[in-house]
Amino acid sequence: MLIKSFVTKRKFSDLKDVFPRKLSRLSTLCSSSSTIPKSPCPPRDDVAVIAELIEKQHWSNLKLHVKDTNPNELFHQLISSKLDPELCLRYYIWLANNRNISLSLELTFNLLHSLANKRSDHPIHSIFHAISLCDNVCVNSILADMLVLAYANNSRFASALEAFKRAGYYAFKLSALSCKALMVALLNEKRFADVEFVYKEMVRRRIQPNVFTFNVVINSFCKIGKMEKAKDVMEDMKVYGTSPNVVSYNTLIDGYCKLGGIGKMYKADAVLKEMVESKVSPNLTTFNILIDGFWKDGNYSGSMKVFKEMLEQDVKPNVVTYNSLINGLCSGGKVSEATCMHDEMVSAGVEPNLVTHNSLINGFCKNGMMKEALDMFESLKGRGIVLTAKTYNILIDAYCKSGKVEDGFGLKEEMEREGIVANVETYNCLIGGLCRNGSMEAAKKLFDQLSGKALPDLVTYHILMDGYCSRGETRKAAMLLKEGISKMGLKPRHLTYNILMEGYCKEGNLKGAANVRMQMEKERRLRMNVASYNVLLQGYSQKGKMEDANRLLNEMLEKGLIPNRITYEIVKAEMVDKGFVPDIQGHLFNVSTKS
DNA sequence: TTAGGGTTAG
Repeated sequence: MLIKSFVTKRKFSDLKDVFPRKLSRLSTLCSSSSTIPKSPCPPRDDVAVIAELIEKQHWSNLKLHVKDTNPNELFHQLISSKLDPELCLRYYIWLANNRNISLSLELTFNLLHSLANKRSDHPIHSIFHAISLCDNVCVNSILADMLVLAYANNSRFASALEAFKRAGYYAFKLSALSCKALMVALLNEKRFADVEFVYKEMVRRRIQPNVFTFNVVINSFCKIGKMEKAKDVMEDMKVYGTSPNVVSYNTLIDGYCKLGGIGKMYKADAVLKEMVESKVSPNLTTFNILIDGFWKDGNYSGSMKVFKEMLEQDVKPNVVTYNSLINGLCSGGKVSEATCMHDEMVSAGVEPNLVTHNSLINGFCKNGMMKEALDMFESLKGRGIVLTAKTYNILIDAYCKSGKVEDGFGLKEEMEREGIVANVETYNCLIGGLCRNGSMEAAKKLFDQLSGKALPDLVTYHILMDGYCSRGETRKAAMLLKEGISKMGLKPRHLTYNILMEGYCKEGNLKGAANVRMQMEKERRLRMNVASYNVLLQGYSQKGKMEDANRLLNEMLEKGLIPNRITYEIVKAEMVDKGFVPDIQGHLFNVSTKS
């Protein structure tokens, strides 16, 4: 399919059909240097001559020079001779404008791919300027669209977004396919606000979204817990005459499952009902999401109910299903049942994978069954199964948590002998072990050794800070954080400041804790969350300052924060006074308000 | 094309 056919028809509806097939194929090929079969190259000096003519814009000379050459072939040669892609673009536009020649889609894609990969100061600006020189809006739109797609598929989300914005300024119409690719790239980078921006822009620019586009937007809202907005998008779909499909519903159900708070599974279940009412059948993924959601909500019998339901509906469980069930059992301390589930999975013909084994090893470790964990570990090695750092980290952490830090180091050496690189997580486990043993000097020494492939991350800082705090050296922890921010560009989170506040509270230094709060709210513009309030409430109540604690509790409620079980345990009398009561499962309810 | 599972901080 040639660009020319789009140009003559001027029908964008055609793009919708052609782009997905053509471009997705091309974009997978675009990582290799060229998709065009090799043809004899012109002499180097000839390319140089042509390049000079383009650069100096001696178009009439150029016209004479290339009059006997096939334009597609010549263009391919220019592109593969590593000529500046912006010169190639200039030539491309000249062909389109002055000679009415449109090059093949594949060559166009190659050009845009080179442009998208070129790193210079104002590439997108200049590319759009060059594109706009051509007065055919239809061609321009296709070029802009391919550019956005090329950037997005190359994970260059910032450039893709800029190209998307510029396309808007120039009123070039983009396809839903490229917008979806852009939103996926943004989602992968956790740029949720940008996904929303692109979605709103699509509506404004009247780009007809499809079910895939909507699903990406729904996913984006679900990932940040904005469930109301996710549901609004489901409604938008209907307005556009598109019906939510099984992926839309699964995404929404998963969003509720991962939401946290009371009644989330009830809401997930409600979506399931709505899904069935809309005649969309739940599939394997739906059941897997629910099984995982229930046990993470502490409701293993809920998981089993879903499992039975899926068997009744003749949906075959896969390795993910069994892994979730095994995890649920292990986390509830039912390790022998987890082992049975493993056997059941094998007899059902589902092959356990490394996740299954890691889950079981972790289950053994967390339930004081170190021997069983090591037996399974050895049997995996004996069967020639390739282990990863994760398996080793589980065991190293178990050793460190049981005070056997030396054995942890032994295992680290073993993994390195096996050619598996110890990563930050490995070091985090070991540093944590040393801190718990009270060997702060050794912990700091190991921390200082981190460099190159295993740089300390925020977790490493948290562990070491926690170590200092629990020894009454919160000032040292604060200094460490300060250093981390300036040297490593560390981005502290709530937990970071909560560790410091807790440290000061334990030392009885409430003023120090209050200063950390100020720092948190000022420097990072982080608002106090429930965990932060819990830390301060603990500090005040331990000092017997119940009036202050009560004031803090009121402040928290005024902000609309919902106290949790920990809050209840710290300031029970005050909470009861405000009408809070826990139910049998420990969820809090406020009997004095209707909500 | 879009959705689901395991370790480390708390």
